[in-house]
Amino acid sequence: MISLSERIRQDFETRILSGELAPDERLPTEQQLMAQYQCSRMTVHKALSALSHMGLVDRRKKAGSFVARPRVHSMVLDIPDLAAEVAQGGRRHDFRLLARQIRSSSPDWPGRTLCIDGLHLADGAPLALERREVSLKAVPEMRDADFTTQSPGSWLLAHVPWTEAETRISAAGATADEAAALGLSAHAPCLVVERRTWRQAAPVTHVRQVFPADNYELVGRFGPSGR
Amino acid sequence: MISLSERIRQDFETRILSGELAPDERLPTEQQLMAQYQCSRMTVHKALSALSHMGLVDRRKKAGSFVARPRVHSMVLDIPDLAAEVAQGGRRHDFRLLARQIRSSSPDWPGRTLCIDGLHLADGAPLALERREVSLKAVPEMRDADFTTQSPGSWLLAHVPWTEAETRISAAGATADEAAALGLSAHAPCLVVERRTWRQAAPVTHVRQVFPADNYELVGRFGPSGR
DNA sequence: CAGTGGTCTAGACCACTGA
DNA sequence: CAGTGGTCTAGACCACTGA
Repeated sequence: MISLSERIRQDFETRILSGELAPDERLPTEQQLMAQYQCSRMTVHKALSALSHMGLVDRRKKAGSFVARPRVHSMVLDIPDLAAEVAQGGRRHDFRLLARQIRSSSPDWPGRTLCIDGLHLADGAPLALERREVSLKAVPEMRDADFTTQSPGSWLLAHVPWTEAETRISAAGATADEAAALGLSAHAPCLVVERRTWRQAAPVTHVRQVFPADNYELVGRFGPSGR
Repeated sequence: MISLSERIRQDFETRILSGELAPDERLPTEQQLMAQYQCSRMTVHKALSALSHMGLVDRRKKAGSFVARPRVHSMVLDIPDLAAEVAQGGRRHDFRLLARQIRSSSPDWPGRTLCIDGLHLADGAPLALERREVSLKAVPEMRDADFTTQSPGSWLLAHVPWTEAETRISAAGATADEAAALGLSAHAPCLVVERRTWRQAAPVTHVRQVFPADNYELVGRFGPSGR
C-alpha cells in the first residue's frame, strides 16, 4: 500500500514522462492539489518536493511549479565492491596478490603508504588488474591484514566506515605490465576505473582498476522504472 | 540560512562520515532528538528520512535508526549533452554530419528510423564519433531537422521531453572506420558511451559515442561536499 | 505489547518574487 | 503587495516488529 503523497508524486511523474505535461508547463498550485486530492498541504508539498529533488520539476516562489526542461541525464551508477558484484552474478571471485610494499612519505601521501598490486578473477579468469595505495596513517590496521583470501577493497569496505569518494572512468591501452598480467596483447583497449576516497579531507586510498574491454561495462538508468 | 531539519541532517552526516558514529551504531530516537533540538517530530523525521534516502542510515520500526554499512559507492554521474558540456568548458563545439539515411522497419525498430553519423569537435579537434538511430515513429519531426548547425543530441534534448534512459559505459578498440574518422590508428583504445531512451516503453533513440582515450573521462562523486 | 518509525492533519509564520 | 512555496508545530492514528 503506497502513501497518498507517493501516489501524487507518481501521478505527476507519469504525466511528465509521458509528455502529457510538457516542459515549462505549469503544475497546479499546492492549494489546488489539496482540493483535488482532498488532503492537507504537507501531503502535496511532500510529493512536489520529491519531484523537485528528482529534477523533474522546478519550483519558484510566487511563480509556481513547472515541468523542468531535460538538461542532463543524471544517472545513478552503483559501483559495488568487485567481490560482491562478481558473487552477485553467481560467479566465484578470487583475488591474487601480486605485490605488496610499504612506501615512505611522499608529497601526495603524508605518512607511509601500503601499495598493493593484485588481480581480480571471476570464475578463474582475469577480470581486472588493481593497483592500490592505502594511507597507513588513516588505516594503520591494514599493515597486518591478509589479502590472500580477501581483496583489499573488501577489507576496506568492511573495516573503514563511510568515506567521501571521487570516481573517474576512462579508457586506456594496456601497458606491457598490465597486458602481461591480464593475458592481453600490448596496447589492448581497457576500461579504467579510478577512485580516491577521503575521511575528513585526509586521503584514505587510491585505487586504479583496469578491465579488459568487452569484459566489463557499467550500466546506469534514469526513469520511473529505475527507482 | 539553512533550515533546522537540514542542520540536523548535516550534523549526522558529518558524524557518520567522520566515523564518530560507526556502522550499525544506533542513532537517537525521534523522541530523543525532539528534546535535544527542541523541535517537533516532523522536523527530526525529515532529517532522518533524508539520511535514510541517501543510504547513510537504516531505519527499522520498533528497533530504531542505525548507521548503515557502506556497501556500494552509488555515484551520481551527470551525462549532459556534449554540445552543452563542451561549451561549459569554454570551448567551441561543432557537429560535422557524416551520413544520414532513412531505414525501413526492422525487428528492433518498429517503423522507419533515421540513422545519423557525425563527428563532435571541440575547438576544431575530434572529440567523439557518434552513430545514432532515431525512431521516426516516435519523433517524425526529426526527418526535416537540419544538423549542420545543431547536433542530433541537442535537437532531441530541445524537442523531445523527458525520457527513460539506460546508459552503458565500456571500452573498445577503434574500428577501421572509427579510427579514420577520429584520426587515430586502428584498434586505438576508446571510451564508448551508449545510451538508449524510451517514451512510454517505445524506443526513441539509440546512440553510440566513441571517444578517443585520454580525450574524455567521466567523473562522479559521493560525499557531503558533493551535494 | 510496547516502542518505534511512517504518514497525515490543520493550522501558522515567513521569504521570496513576479504581476 | 499578494500569491506561492519553505518550513515548522503539536497533535493524531497506524503498521510494524523486536523485547
